[in-house]
Amino acid sequence: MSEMPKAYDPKAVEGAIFASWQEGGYFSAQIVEGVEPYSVVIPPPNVTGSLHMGHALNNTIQDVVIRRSRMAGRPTVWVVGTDHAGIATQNKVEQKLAAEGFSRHDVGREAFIEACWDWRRKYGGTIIGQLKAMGCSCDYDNERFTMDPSYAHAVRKVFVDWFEAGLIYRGMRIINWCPRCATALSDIEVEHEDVDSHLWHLRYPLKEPVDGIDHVIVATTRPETMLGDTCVAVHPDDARYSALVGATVVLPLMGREIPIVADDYVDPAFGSGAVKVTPAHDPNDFDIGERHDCAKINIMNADATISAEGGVYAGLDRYEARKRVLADLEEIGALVKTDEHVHSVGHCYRCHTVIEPWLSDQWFVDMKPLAAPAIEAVHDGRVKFHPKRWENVYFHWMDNIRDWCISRQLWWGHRIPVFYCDTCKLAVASMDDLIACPTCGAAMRQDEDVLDTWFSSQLWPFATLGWPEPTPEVAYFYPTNVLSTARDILFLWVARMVMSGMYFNDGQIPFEDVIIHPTVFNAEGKRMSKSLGTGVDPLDLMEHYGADGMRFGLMLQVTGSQDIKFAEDKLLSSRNFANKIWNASRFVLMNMDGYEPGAPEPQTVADRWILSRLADLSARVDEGLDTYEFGETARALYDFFWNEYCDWYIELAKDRLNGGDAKQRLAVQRTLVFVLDRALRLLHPMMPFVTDEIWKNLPLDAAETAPSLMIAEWPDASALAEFADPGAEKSIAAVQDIVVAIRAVRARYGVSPRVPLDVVVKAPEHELLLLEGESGLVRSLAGVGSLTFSPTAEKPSHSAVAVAGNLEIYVPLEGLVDFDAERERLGKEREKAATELGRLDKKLGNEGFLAKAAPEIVEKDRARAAELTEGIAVMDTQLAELA
RNA sequence: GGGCGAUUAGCUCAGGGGGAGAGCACUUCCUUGACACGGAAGGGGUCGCAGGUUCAAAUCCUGCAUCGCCCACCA
Repeated sequence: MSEMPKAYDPKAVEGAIFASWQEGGYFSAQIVEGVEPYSVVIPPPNVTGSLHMGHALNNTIQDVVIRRSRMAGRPTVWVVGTDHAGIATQNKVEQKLAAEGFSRHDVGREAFIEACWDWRRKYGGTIIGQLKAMGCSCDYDNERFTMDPSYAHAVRKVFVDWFEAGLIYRGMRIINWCPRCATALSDIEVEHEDVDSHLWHLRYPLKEPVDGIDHVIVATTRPETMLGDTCVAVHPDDARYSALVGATVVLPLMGREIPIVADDYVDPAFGSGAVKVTPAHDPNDFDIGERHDCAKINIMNADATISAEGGVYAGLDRYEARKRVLADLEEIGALVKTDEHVHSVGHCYRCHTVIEPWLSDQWFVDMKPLAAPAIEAVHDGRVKFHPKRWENVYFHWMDNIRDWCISRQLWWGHRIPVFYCDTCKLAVASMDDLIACPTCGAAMRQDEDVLDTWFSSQLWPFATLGWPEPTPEVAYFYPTNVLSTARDILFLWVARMVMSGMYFNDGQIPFEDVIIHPTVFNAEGKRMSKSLGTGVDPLDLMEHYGADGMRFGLMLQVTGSQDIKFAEDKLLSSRNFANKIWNASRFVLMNMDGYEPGAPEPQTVADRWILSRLADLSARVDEGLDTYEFGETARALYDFFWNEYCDWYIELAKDRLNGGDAKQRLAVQRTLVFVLDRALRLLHPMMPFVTDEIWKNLPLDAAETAPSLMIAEWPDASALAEFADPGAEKSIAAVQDIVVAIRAVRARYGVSPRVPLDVVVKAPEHELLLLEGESGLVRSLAGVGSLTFSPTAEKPSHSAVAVAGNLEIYVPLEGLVDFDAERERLGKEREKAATELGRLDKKLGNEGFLAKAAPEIVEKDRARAAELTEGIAVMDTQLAELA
């Protein structure tokens, strides 16, 4: 193993390592009865998708919890697969057809669906391949797709069950219509944006004047809809209009006679206090129309052109119609005022076309009965959100939940399993395709529409495990443990999984912990966008920093409350960290001559110190991963490995490795190997490639080893806790203080590390024993020739001086010392200490503090004050000598 | 209209009642047999503003300002 290259090259090892995991079959989970399983379902990426930063972050999080659980010995499965993504995929395939000069209607439904399957066969594997490049340890042998036959069976079963339970119904409602996608959308598939527009005030004449009033002014943001107005509404208590209620208005341009009605919905303070009502084109107007039995005239076609109901405007696009209507109203003097007005306009979440509220016959799910138990499950803590505050967002939505429009006028998707008999008007949902009407025997036809993609996605945690068949996988792995996702699909997906999961699994929740991870923005804090070119491609990042570098760099940026303004420098640090791990390991492996595997037998304070620090790390990693604090955990790993293991322990170990004492050499080798081994295990979930590549070369005891680090045992923090050693930590802290102080003297006077220094340390009697025991460490780390400890040491002439706590450190430097500079520096240091001491003295002289503060705080402050007092005395002595 | 989050070193961010931290950037020195993707030593912050609670506030509370996000039938 002396052949390790000087630098870690991710590209040279990642492919082979991944292949070894695959060959080992480590990705699949075995059911072990009596052992608690662990399962996660991946949020299925769209088949049309490719990996973006959100995926990179989310899938790293999932891989971390999955790998850790697998190492901890739990039968662990990470279910992977893709979503057929109805609208998104259909759009892609339509674009492809359009490039060839066809529409989907030209090729027909069957051929179009086949083209979608072709697309899926061709591109569906892209993102799966990218997950592999990241090192994600999914169960690739059992990849799922939301259009698999077994999955389709589950979708159909859900529809039929809910239909038969009366939870799915058909209704003529105002829905959100995307004229470009030519389909209905649910309310949460609409993205609202404020746009600068106008509020147009229109004069509607009365058929006959009432009390001398011959018109009413209405205000609207969508004047073209006036073509479909069927009444005008005013507030019942609005004195301005009370005489007009019941009167008749003649609709301008159309000549239709419509009534003035009184309705509570109207806000008298807004606009003119009179509302034009277009029941077929606005959900509020729809309700008003229902209450007053007004006609619902649909003036718009599916492509957002004006329909035949729109008279002379028929055939015009909606925006062209708006211009023409306004022009014509102006011409007849009916446009009385135009105000600037900002209002919110809905856009399609797939193509960003402006949504048209449109009267249409669609399928809906009655959500209230499904929501109740799902709300309860979060209230009683069966489902927990991380961070917890997302519960409130969930509750707010669930408490105000509205029925879900699930039918889509698309071809790519799960076709609605409802069959109609045109003869006897039977409409029935069925698990089997119905050819003949069970009532009258006439031919039946199936509903043309497909289901909302999210209707099938909501079944992901159990349909992927084989539901509705009573499979061993459902019994064993459901409920899953963790669901990690971006916040933007909290309603679209997460809430619905809780509802359907509980409904179809005897009230059992689909997952216990929901991680809402931060959103990744670009460095400017803007949403990453492929079309705007403001995104960063994870594949490029892996190219530059390696998969481990990208993963760890992302983990460093995860915090509980903040979104991520993507900081690429963290990936650079992480790549460097991988290299650091590589080289530290290289050093250990190059120093294995004479090594015999075995448990660590700490011989020195340094050994006890690093083992104690390892125990602390292990506990903190467990704690951090248990609470999904990935950033903190990554930092703990980084600091331990780099600062403690590399910068100090390896340096402390070198003398004993190179000395002639075989016993000492073996002891230090064992500690080096043991700590490296445990650290690699703890690092593995975040940096799977570099850790496994190194680990397979560690000379471990047979009982400790495994075919791959991926399936090696997770460190047991409670066992490691036996190494906790506060005494050793204190000793090494003292060593570090002295070493740093001496190095600072070197740096100050430009003394090369190769020039040995003679150092005298004046220390209190009671600390001499401890310090002398570690003098070897100080000598080698600070490049000291002779090191003398004494309680009564005199400062040698021509010495630089340093203070570490209550220790005076003299470094004789003939001819080098700038006494003026020394005096100035010491003076500053003294001033700093005096300021702090002043603050402490004030505190310690405060009766309230002494009476009310926790005793250990008072004690700590007293100790600190004593330390500072000693230190200041030391500095005063030195300053006197320098004078 | 309602709600949530943020404001700490030049930049990106941790921390969360009792000694201001990291990474990157910056300064100086060091190519010593793990690593220059490195080592050593440094400089740099009245923790957004104003009140309050407390023996003690960067940390808790209130208000304000700025930025960002979500929800809402905002003619």
